[in-house]
Amino acid sequence: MAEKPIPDIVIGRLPIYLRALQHMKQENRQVTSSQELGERLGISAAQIRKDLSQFGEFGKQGTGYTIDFLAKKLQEILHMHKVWDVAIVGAGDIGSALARYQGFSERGFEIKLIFDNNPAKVGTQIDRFTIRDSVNLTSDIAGANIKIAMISVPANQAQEVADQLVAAGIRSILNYAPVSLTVPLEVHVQYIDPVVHLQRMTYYLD
Amino acid sequence: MAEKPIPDIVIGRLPIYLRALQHMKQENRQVTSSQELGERLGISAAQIRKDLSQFGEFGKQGTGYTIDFLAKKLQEILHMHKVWDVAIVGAGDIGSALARYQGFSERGFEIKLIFDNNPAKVGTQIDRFTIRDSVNLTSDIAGANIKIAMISVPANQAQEVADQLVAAGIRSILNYAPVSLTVPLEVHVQYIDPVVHLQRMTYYLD
DNA sequence: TCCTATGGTAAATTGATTGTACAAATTAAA
DNA sequence: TTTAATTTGTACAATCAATTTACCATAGGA
Repeated sequence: MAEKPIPDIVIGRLPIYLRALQHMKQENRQVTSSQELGERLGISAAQIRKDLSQFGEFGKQGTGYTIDFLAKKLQEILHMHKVWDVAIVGAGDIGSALARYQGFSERGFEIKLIFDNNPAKVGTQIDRFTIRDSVNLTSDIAGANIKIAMISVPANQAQEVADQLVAAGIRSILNYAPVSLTVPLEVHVQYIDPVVHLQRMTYYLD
Repeated sequence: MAEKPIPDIVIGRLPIYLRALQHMKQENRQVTSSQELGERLGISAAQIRKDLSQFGEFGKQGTGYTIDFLAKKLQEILHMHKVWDVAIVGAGDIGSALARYQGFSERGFEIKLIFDNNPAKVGTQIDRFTIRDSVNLTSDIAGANIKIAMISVPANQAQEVADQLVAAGIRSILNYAPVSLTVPLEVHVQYIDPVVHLQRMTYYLD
Protein backbone atom coordinates (compact mmCIF):
# COMPACT_ATOMS: atom_id res chain seq x y z
CA MET A 1 0.00 0.00 0.00
CA ALA A 2 1.72 3.10 -1.25
CA GLU A 3 1.07 6.11 0.95
CA LYS A 4 0.14 9.05 -1.21
CA PRO A 5 2.60 11.92 -1.10
CA ILE A 6 1.76 14.93 1.03
CA PRO A 7 0.86 17.97 -1.10
CA ASP A 8 3.60 20.56 -1.24
CA ILE A 9 1.19 23.27 -0.18
CA VAL A 10 0.68 21.42 3.09
CA ILE A 11 4.44 21.17 3.61
CA GLY A 12 4.60 24.90 3.03
CA ARG A 13 2.27 25.58 5.95
CA LEU A 14 4.13 23.42 8.45
CA PRO A 15 6.99 25.92 9.00
CA ILE A 16 4.35 28.57 9.71
CA TYR A 17 2.74 26.36 12.33
CA LEU A 18 6.15 25.60 13.81
CA ARG A 19 7.08 29.26 13.99
CA ALA A 20 3.86 30.13 15.79
CA LEU A 21 4.33 27.27 18.24
CA GLN A 22 7.85 28.40 19.04
CA HIS A 23 6.56 31.89 19.75
CA MET A 24 3.95 30.45 22.09
CA LYS A 25 6.65 28.44 23.81
CA GLN A 26 8.63 31.59 24.43
CA GLU A 27 5.52 33.00 26.10
CA ASN A 28 5.57 29.95 28.39
CA ARG A 29 2.34 28.61 27.00
CA GLN A 30 1.72 24.87 27.48
CA VAL A 31 -1.15 23.96 25.19
CA THR A 32 -3.01 25.44 22.26
CA SER A 33 -5.85 24.46 19.93
CA SER A 34 -6.37 24.35 16.19
CA GLN A 35 -8.79 27.22 16.68
CA GLU A 36 -6.30 29.45 18.46
CA LEU A 37 -3.54 28.65 15.99
CA GLY A 38 -5.91 29.34 13.14
CA GLU A 39 -6.96 32.72 14.44
CA ARG A 40 -3.35 33.66 14.98
CA LEU A 41 -2.35 32.64 11.48
CA GLY A 42 -5.45 33.45 9.48
CA ILE A 43 -6.00 29.79 8.58
CA SER A 44 -9.14 27.77 9.30
CA ALA A 45 -9.00 25.43 12.28
CA ALA A 46 -10.22 22.54 10.13
CA GLN A 47 -7.37 22.98 7.73
CA ILE A 48 -4.79 22.93 10.48
CA ARG A 49 -6.30 19.76 11.94
CA LYS A 50 -6.38 18.11 8.55
CA ASP A 51 -2.81 19.12 7.73
CA LEU A 52 -1.53 17.73 11.01
CA SER A 53 -3.59 14.55 10.83
CA GLN A 54 -1.73 13.59 7.65
CA PHE A 55 1.28 12.83 9.81
CA GLY A 56 -0.28 11.31 12.92
CA GLU A 57 -2.50 12.07 15.88
CA PHE A 58 -0.77 14.76 17.84
CA GLY A 59 -3.66 16.30 19.77
CA LYS A 60 -6.08 15.35 22.52
CA GLN A 61 -9.80 15.76 22.09
CA GLY A 62 -11.20 18.27 24.50
CA THR A 63 -7.84 19.82 25.35
CA GLY A 64 -5.91 20.54 22.17
CA TYR A 65 -2.23 20.24 21.35
CA THR A 66 0.70 20.27 23.75
CA ILE A 67 2.84 23.02 22.28
CA ASP A 68 6.21 21.49 23.03
CA PHE A 69 5.19 18.05 21.78
CA LEU A 70 3.66 19.33 18.54
CA ALA A 71 6.65 21.57 17.88
CA LYS A 72 8.99 18.60 18.25
CA LYS A 73 6.84 16.51 15.92
CA LEU A 74 6.80 19.24 13.28
CA GLN A 75 10.56 19.57 13.55
CA GLU A 76 10.92 15.86 12.92
CA ILE A 77 8.56 15.97 9.96
CA LEU A 78 10.51 18.86 8.44
CA HIS A 79 13.80 17.12 9.21
CA MET A 80 14.73 19.97 11.51
CA HIS A 81 15.84 17.74 14.40
CA LYS A 82 19.38 18.28 13.14
CA VAL A 83 21.28 21.42 12.19
CA TRP A 84 21.66 21.97 8.45
CA ASP A 85 24.80 23.53 7.01
CA VAL A 86 24.29 26.26 4.43
CA ALA A 87 26.48 28.00 1.85
CA ILE A 88 26.01 31.55 0.55
CA VAL A 89 27.10 32.56 -2.94
CA GLY A 90 27.44 36.31 -3.44
CA ALA A 91 28.78 38.64 -0.75
CA GLY A 92 27.03 41.84 -1.75
CA ASP A 93 24.50 43.69 0.41
CA ILE A 94 22.08 40.78 0.49
CA GLY A 95 24.66 38.07 1.01
CA SER A 96 26.29 40.08 3.79
CA ALA A 97 22.99 40.65 5.54
CA LEU A 98 22.29 36.92 5.32
CA ALA A 99 25.72 36.07 6.72
CA ARG A 100 25.11 38.34 9.70
CA TYR A 101 21.52 37.27 10.31
CA GLN A 102 21.22 35.57 13.70
CA GLY A 103 17.91 33.93 12.88
CA PHE A 104 19.47 31.03 11.02
CA SER A 105 21.44 29.54 13.88
CA GLU A 106 18.53 30.15 16.24
CA ARG A 107 16.28 28.06 14.04
CA GLY A 108 18.37 25.15 12.90
CA PHE A 109 20.60 26.39 10.07
CA GLU A 110 24.30 27.16 10.23
CA ILE A 111 26.05 29.29 7.65
CA LYS A 112 29.31 27.52 6.82
CA LEU A 113 30.73 29.06 3.65
CA ILE A 114 30.35 32.29 1.74
CA PHE A 115 31.67 32.91 -1.78
CA ASP A 116 32.23 35.84 -4.10
CA ASN A 117 33.95 36.18 -7.45
CA ASN A 118 35.24 39.71 -6.80
CA PRO A 119 39.01 39.48 -6.10
CA ALA A 120 38.75 42.60 -3.94
CA LYS A 121 36.36 40.78 -1.60
CA VAL A 122 37.97 37.35 -1.54
CA GLY A 123 39.86 36.88 1.72
CA THR A 124 38.07 39.68 3.56
CA GLN A 125 35.77 39.06 6.53
CA ILE A 126 32.03 39.33 7.03
CA ASP A 127 31.12 38.68 10.60
CA ARG A 128 33.06 35.52 11.46
CA PHE A 129 33.35 34.34 7.85
CA THR A 130 36.21 34.71 5.39
CA ILE A 131 34.94 35.24 1.87
CA ARG A 132 36.08 32.45 -0.44
CA ASP A 133 36.81 32.58 -4.13
CA SER A 134 33.97 31.34 -6.31
CA VAL A 135 36.43 29.41 -8.47
CA ASN A 136 36.60 26.86 -5.64
CA LEU A 137 32.86 26.81 -5.13
CA THR A 138 32.12 23.33 -6.37
CA SER A 139 34.99 21.57 -4.64
CA ASP A 140 34.58 23.49 -1.36
CA ILE A 141 30.86 22.73 -1.13
CA ALA A 142 31.22 19.12 -2.16
CA GLY A 143 34.08 18.71 0.29
CA ALA A 144 32.05 20.11 3.16
CA ASN A 145 29.07 17.93 2.18
CA ILE A 146 26.69 20.90 2.19
CA LYS A 147 23.23 20.32 0.73
CA ILE A 148 21.61 23.77 1.01
CA ALA A 149 22.72 27.02 -0.63
CA MET A 150 21.49 30.58 -0.98
CA ILE A 151 22.19 32.56 -4.15
CA SER A 152 22.67 36.33 -3.80
CA VAL A 153 24.53 37.21 -6.98
CA PRO A 154 23.37 39.48 -9.83
CA ALA A 155 20.65 38.03 -12.04
CA ASN A 156 22.93 37.42 -14.99
CA GLN A 157 25.22 35.16 -12.96
CA ALA A 158 22.56 33.21 -11.08
CA GLN A 159 21.99 30.37 -13.55
CA GLU A 160 25.70 29.70 -13.85
CA VAL A 161 26.03 29.62 -10.08
CA ALA A 162 23.03 27.30 -9.84
CA ASP A 163 24.64 24.91 -12.32
CA GLN A 164 27.80 24.83 -10.23
CA LEU A 165 25.84 24.28 -7.03
CA VAL A 166 23.99 21.35 -8.58
CA ALA A 167 27.32 19.89 -9.68
CA ALA A 168 28.55 20.28 -6.11
CA GLY A 169 25.71 18.16 -4.79
CA ILE A 170 23.42 20.94 -3.52
CA ARG A 171 19.83 19.72 -3.18
CA SER A 172 18.00 22.87 -2.05
CA ILE A 173 18.50 26.42 -3.31
CA LEU A 174 17.08 29.63 -1.89
CA ASN A 175 17.44 32.09 -4.74
CA TYR A 176 17.52 35.84 -4.06
CA ALA A 177 18.50 36.69 -7.64
CA PRO A 178 15.53 38.08 -9.63
CA VAL A 179 15.49 35.33 -12.22
CA SER A 180 13.91 31.90 -12.65
CA LEU A 181 16.39 29.03 -12.48
CA THR A 182 16.46 25.80 -14.42
CA VAL A 183 17.62 22.87 -12.32
CA PRO A 184 17.18 19.07 -12.31
CA LEU A 185 13.91 17.74 -10.92
CA GLU A 186 15.45 16.45 -7.70
CA VAL A 187 16.78 19.90 -6.76
CA HIS A 188 14.32 22.18 -4.98
CA VAL A 189 14.31 25.94 -5.44
CA GLN A 190 12.56 28.65 -3.49
CA TYR A 191 12.48 32.22 -4.72
CA ILE A 192 12.74 35.47 -2.80
CA ASP A 193 12.36 38.54 -4.98
CA PRO A 194 10.92 41.47 -3.03
CA VAL A 195 9.84 43.19 -6.24
CA VAL A 196 7.78 40.17 -7.26
CA HIS A 197 6.16 40.12 -3.84
CA LEU A 198 5.38 43.83 -4.06
CA GLN A 199 3.98 43.58 -7.57
CA ARG A 200 1.70 40.82 -6.44
CA MET A 201 0.14 43.35 -4.08
CA THR A 202 0.05 46.44 -6.33
CA TYR A 203 -2.58 44.65 -8.40
CA TYR A 204 -4.98 45.30 -5.54
CA LEU A 205 -4.02 48.97 -5.16
CA ASP A 206 -5.62 51.81 -7.13
CA MET B 1 -23.06 40.57 -15.53
CA ALA B 2 -20.45 40.58 -12.82
CA GLU B 3 -16.99 39.63 -14.02
CA LYS B 4 -15.62 36.97 -11.76
CA PRO B 5 -12.54 37.99 -9.84
CA ILE B 6 -9.18 36.78 -11.07
CA PRO B 7 -7.74 34.08 -8.76
CA ASP B 8 -4.91 35.35 -6.61
CA ILE B 9 -2.75 32.47 -7.76
CA VAL B 10 -2.96 33.85 -11.29
CA ILE B 11 -2.02 37.34 -10.10
CA GLY B 12 0.98 35.76 -8.40
CA ARG B 13 2.29 34.44 -11.70
CA LEU B 14 2.02 37.71 -13.59
CA PRO B 15 5.11 39.32 -11.98
CA ILE B 16 7.07 36.20 -12.96
CA TYR B 17 5.96 36.58 -16.56
CA LEU B 18 6.81 40.27 -16.46
CA ARG B 19 10.25 39.63 -15.05
CA ALA B 20 11.04 37.09 -17.77
CA LEU B 21 9.80 39.47 -20.47
CA GLN B 22 11.99 42.26 -19.17
CA HIS B 23 14.99 39.96 -19.28
CA MET B 24 14.18 39.09 -22.88
CA LYS B 25 13.87 42.77 -23.68
CA GLN B 26 17.35 43.36 -22.32
CA GLU B 27 18.55 40.68 -24.71
CA ASN B 28 17.00 42.75 -27.52
CA ARG B 29 14.43 40.09 -28.28
CA GLN B 30 11.30 41.30 -30.09
CA VAL B 31 8.79 38.46 -29.80
CA THR B 32 8.26 35.31 -27.77
CA SER B 33 5.69 32.56 -27.47
CA SER B 34 3.78 30.94 -24.64
CA GLN B 35 5.86 27.86 -25.30
CA GLU B 36 9.21 29.63 -24.93
CA LEU B 37 8.06 31.48 -21.82
CA GLY B 38 6.78 28.27 -20.35
CA GLU B 39 10.03 26.40 -20.88
CA ARG B 40 11.96 29.27 -19.36
CA LEU B 41 9.73 29.38 -16.29
CA GLY B 42 8.76 25.76 -15.85
CA ILE B 43 5.08 26.51 -16.51
CA SER B 44 2.92 24.93 -19.21
CA ALA B 45 2.25 26.98 -22.31
CA ALA B 46 -1.46 26.38 -21.97
CA GLN B 47 -1.51 27.85 -18.50
CA ILE B 48 0.31 30.98 -19.61
CA ARG B 49 -2.10 31.50 -22.47
CA LYS B 50 -5.05 30.96 -20.18
CA ASP B 51 -3.70 33.32 -17.55
CA LEU B 52 -3.11 36.07 -20.09
CA SER B 53 -6.43 35.56 -21.86
CA GLN B 54 -8.21 36.51 -18.65
CA PHE B 55 -7.17 40.09 -19.27
CA GLY B 56 -7.42 40.40 -23.04
CA GLU B 57 -5.95 39.25 -26.33
CA PHE B 58 -2.33 40.24 -26.33
CA GLY B 59 -0.81 37.80 -28.81
CA LYS B 60 -0.92 37.17 -32.52
CA GLN B 61 -1.70 33.76 -33.91
CA GLY B 62 1.21 32.31 -35.74
CA THR B 63 3.73 34.74 -34.30
CA GLY B 64 3.31 34.89 -30.54
CA TYR B 65 3.59 37.86 -28.24
CA THR B 66 5.44 41.11 -28.87
CA ILE B 67 7.65 41.30 -25.81
CA ASP B 68 7.48 45.03 -25.34
CA PHE B 69 3.73 45.15 -25.82
CA LEU B 70 2.96 42.29 -23.47
CA ALA B 71 5.31 43.69 -20.84
CA LYS B 72 3.50 47.02 -20.98
CA LYS B 73 0.15 45.29 -20.68
CA LEU B 74 1.27 43.28 -17.67
CA GLN B 75 2.59 46.44 -16.06
CA GLU B 76 -0.80 48.06 -16.52
CA ILE B 77 -2.62 45.05 -15.11
CA LEU B 78 -0.35 45.06 -12.08
CA HIS B 79 -0.68 48.83 -11.76
CA MET B 80 3.01 49.19 -12.41
CA HIS B 81 2.65 51.93 -15.02
CA LYS B 82 3.43 54.38 -12.23
CA VAL B 83 6.19 54.45 -9.65
CA TRP B 84 5.11 53.39 -6.18
CA ASP B 85 6.58 55.02 -3.11
CA VAL B 86 7.67 52.68 -0.32
CA ALA B 87 8.56 53.08 3.36
CA ILE B 88 10.94 50.83 5.33
CA VAL B 89 10.53 50.30 9.07
CA GLY B 90 13.62 48.94 10.77
CA ALA B 91 17.16 49.97 9.83
CA GLY B 92 19.04 46.86 10.87
CA ASP B 93 20.96 44.61 8.51
CA ILE B 94 17.90 43.71 6.48
CA GLY B 95 16.43 47.20 6.36
CA SER B 96 19.80 48.63 5.36
CA ALA B 97 20.26 46.08 2.58
CA LEU B 98 16.76 46.92 1.32
CA ALA B 99 17.51 50.65 1.39
CA ARG B 100 20.62 50.11 -0.70
CA TYR B 101 19.08 47.64 -3.12
CA GLN B 102 19.04 49.12 -6.64
CA GLY B 103 16.46 46.66 -7.91
CA PHE B 104 13.52 48.62 -6.52
CA SER B 105 13.98 51.81 -8.53
CA GLU B 106 14.83 49.77 -11.61
CA ARG B 107 11.50 48.01 -11.40
CA GLY B 108 9.00 50.63 -10.39
CA PHE B 109 9.38 51.18 -6.66
CA GLU B 110 11.02 54.12 -4.93
CA ILE B 111 12.13 53.97 -1.33
CA LYS B 112 11.05 57.24 0.26
CA LEU B 113 11.32 56.87 4.04
CA ILE B 114 13.17 54.65 6.47
CA PHE B 115 12.47 54.47 10.20
CA ASP B 116 14.11 53.07 13.30
CA ASN B 117 13.33 53.37 17.00
CA ASN B 118 16.98 53.28 18.09
CA PRO B 119 18.02 56.84 19.10
CA ALA B 120 21.59 56.01 18.13
CA LYS B 121 20.50 55.39 14.54
CA VAL B 122 17.96 58.19 14.14
CA GLY B 123 19.45 60.99 12.08
CA THR B 124 22.26 58.90 10.59
CA GLN B 125 22.48 58.06 6.90
CA ILE B 126 22.01 54.87 4.92
CA ASP B 127 22.82 55.47 1.31
CA ARG B 128 20.92 58.67 0.46
CA PHE B 129 18.40 58.28 3.28
CA THR B 130 18.32 59.86 6.70
CA ILE B 131 16.90 57.47 9.28
CA ARG B 132 13.76 58.86 10.87
CA ASP B 133 12.41 58.32 14.35
CA SER B 134 9.66 55.70 14.55
CA VAL B 135 7.64 57.94 16.84
CA ASN B 136 6.75 59.98 13.76
CA LEU B 137 6.01 56.92 11.66
CA THR B 138 2.26 57.31 11.32
CA SER B 139 2.25 61.02 10.60
CA ASP B 140 5.23 60.90 8.24
CA ILE B 141 3.77 58.09 6.17
CA ALA B 142 0.28 59.50 6.09
CA GLY B 143 1.72 62.90 5.18
CA ALA B 144 3.70 61.46 2.29
CA ASN B 145 0.65 59.46 1.13
CA ILE B 146 2.63 56.22 0.97
CA LYS B 147 0.64 53.03 0.49
CA ILE B 148 3.35 50.33 0.61
CA ALA B 149 5.69 49.47 3.47
CA MET B 150 8.32 46.87 4.31
CA ILE B 151 8.79 45.70 7.89
CA SER B 152 12.31 44.71 8.97
CA VAL B 153 12.11 44.99 12.75
CA PRO B 154 12.52 42.20 15.34
CA ALA B 155 9.62 39.76 15.56
CA ASN B 156 8.34 41.08 18.86
CA GLN B 157 7.87 44.57 17.46
CA ALA B 158 6.38 43.64 14.12
CA GLN B 159 2.69 43.52 15.05
CA GLU B 160 2.88 46.90 16.75
CA VAL B 161 4.56 48.39 13.69
CA ALA B 162 1.93 46.81 11.45
CA ASP B 163 -0.84 48.40 13.50
CA GLN B 164 0.79 51.80 13.12
CA LEU B 165 1.25 51.29 9.39
CA VAL B 166 -2.41 50.42 8.98
CA ALA B 167 -3.34 53.53 10.93
CA ALA B 168 -1.11 55.53 8.59
CA GLY B 169 -3.06 54.32 5.57
CA ILE B 170 -0.67 51.64 4.34
CA ARG B 171 -2.44 49.13 2.09
CA SER B 172 0.34 46.63 1.29
CA ILE B 173 2.96 45.24 3.66
CA LEU B 174 6.02 43.17 2.84
CA ASN B 175 6.97 41.60 6.15
CA TYR B 176 10.51 40.39 6.76
CA ALA B 177 9.90 39.79 10.47
CA PRO B 178 9.50 36.08 11.28
CA VAL B 179 5.94 36.34 12.58
CA SER B 180 2.42 36.24 11.15
CA LEU B 181 0.63 39.57 11.23
CA THR B 182 -3.01 40.35 11.91
CA VAL B 183 -4.32 43.17 9.75
CA PRO B 184 -7.70 44.32 8.39
CA LEU B 185 -9.03 42.46 5.37
CA GLU B 186 -8.33 45.28 2.94
CA VAL B 187 -4.62 45.32 3.79
CA HIS B 188 -2.46 42.82 1.90
CA VAL B 189 0.57 41.18 3.45
CA GLN B 190 3.36 39.15 1.88
CA TYR B 191 5.87 37.30 3.98
CA ILE B 192 9.60 36.80 3.46
CA ASP B 193 11.20 34.58 6.10
CA PRO B 194 14.24 32.77 4.73
CA VAL B 195 14.03 30.15 7.48
CA VAL B 196 10.47 29.27 6.49
CA HIS B 197 11.56 28.95 2.88
CA LEU B 198 14.47 26.73 3.87
CA GLN B 199 12.33 24.54 6.13
CA ARG B 200 9.92 24.03 3.29
CA MET B 201 12.77 22.38 1.42
CA THR B 202 14.39 20.37 4.20
CA TYR B 203 11.28 18.19 4.21
CA TYR B 204 12.54 16.74 0.95
CA LEU B 205 16.10 16.20 2.20
CA ASP B 206 17.27 13.07 4.02
C1' DT C 1 -23.61 12.56 35.24
C1' DC C 2 -23.88 16.29 32.08
C1' DC C 3 -21.89 19.91 29.42
C1' DT C 4 -18.47 22.03 26.71
C1' DA C 5 -14.42 22.07 24.12
C1' DT C 6 -11.77 19.78 20.95
C1' DG C 7 -9.34 16.52 17.62
C1' DG C 8 -9.96 13.34 13.88
C1' DT C 9 -12.19 12.11 9.76
C1' DA C 10 -15.47 11.33 6.07
C1' DA C 11 -18.14 13.58 2.79
C1' DA C 12 -19.33 17.36 0.07
C1' DT C 13 -17.93 21.21 -2.20
C1' DT C 14 -15.17 24.27 -4.49
C1' DG C 15 -11.14 25.50 -7.08
C1' DA C 16 -7.33 24.81 -10.19
C1' DT C 17 -4.76 22.37 -13.46
C1' DT C 18 -4.03 19.53 -17.22
C1' DG C 19 -5.04 17.58 -21.53
C1' DT C 20 -7.09 17.68 -25.82
C1' DA C 21 -8.90 19.68 -29.56
C1' DC C 22 -9.66 23.00 -33.08
C1' DA C 23 -10.74 27.33 -35.68
C1' DA C 24 -8.46 31.43 -37.07
C1' DA C 25 -4.50 33.97 -38.15
C1' DT C 26 0.13 34.39 -39.62
C1' DT C 27 4.39 33.24 -41.65
C1' DA C 28 7.42 30.66 -44.43
C1' DA C 29 8.27 27.44 -47.82
C1' DA C 30 7.24 25.06 -52.01
C1' DT D 1 -0.41 30.81 -55.46
C1' DT D 2 -0.76 26.92 -52.63
C1' DT D 3 0.67 24.33 -48.87
C1' DA D 4 2.65 23.44 -44.49
C1' DA D 5 3.98 24.81 -40.00
C1' DT D 6 3.21 27.81 -36.01
C1' DT D 7 0.75 29.77 -32.57
C1' DT D 8 -3.08 32.08 -30.07
C1' DG D 9 -7.56 31.94 -27.93
C1' DT D 10 -11.12 29.15 -26.49
C1' DA D 11 -13.80 25.29 -25.06
C1' DC D 12 -14.52 21.28 -22.79
C1' DA D 13 -13.55 17.26 -20.21
C1' DA D 14 -11.14 15.02 -16.98
C1' DT D 15 -8.63 14.97 -13.28
C1' DC D 16 -6.47 16.43 -9.50
C1' DA D 17 -6.18 19.19 -5.49
C1' DA D 18 -7.73 21.81 -1.70
C1' DT D 19 -11.06 23.56 1.39
C1' DT D 20 -15.08 23.48 4.03
C1' DT D 21 -18.73 21.28 6.44
C1' DA D 22 -20.58 18.09 9.43
C1' DC D 23 -20.38 14.85 12.75
C1' DC D 24 -18.57 11.50 16.01
C1' DA D 25 -15.65 10.28 19.87
C1' DT D 26 -13.12 11.71 23.62
C1' DA D 27 -11.38 14.45 27.46
C1' DG D 28 -11.99 17.19 31.36
C1' DG D 29 -14.44 20.09 34.40
C1' DA D 30 -18.70 21.50 36.78
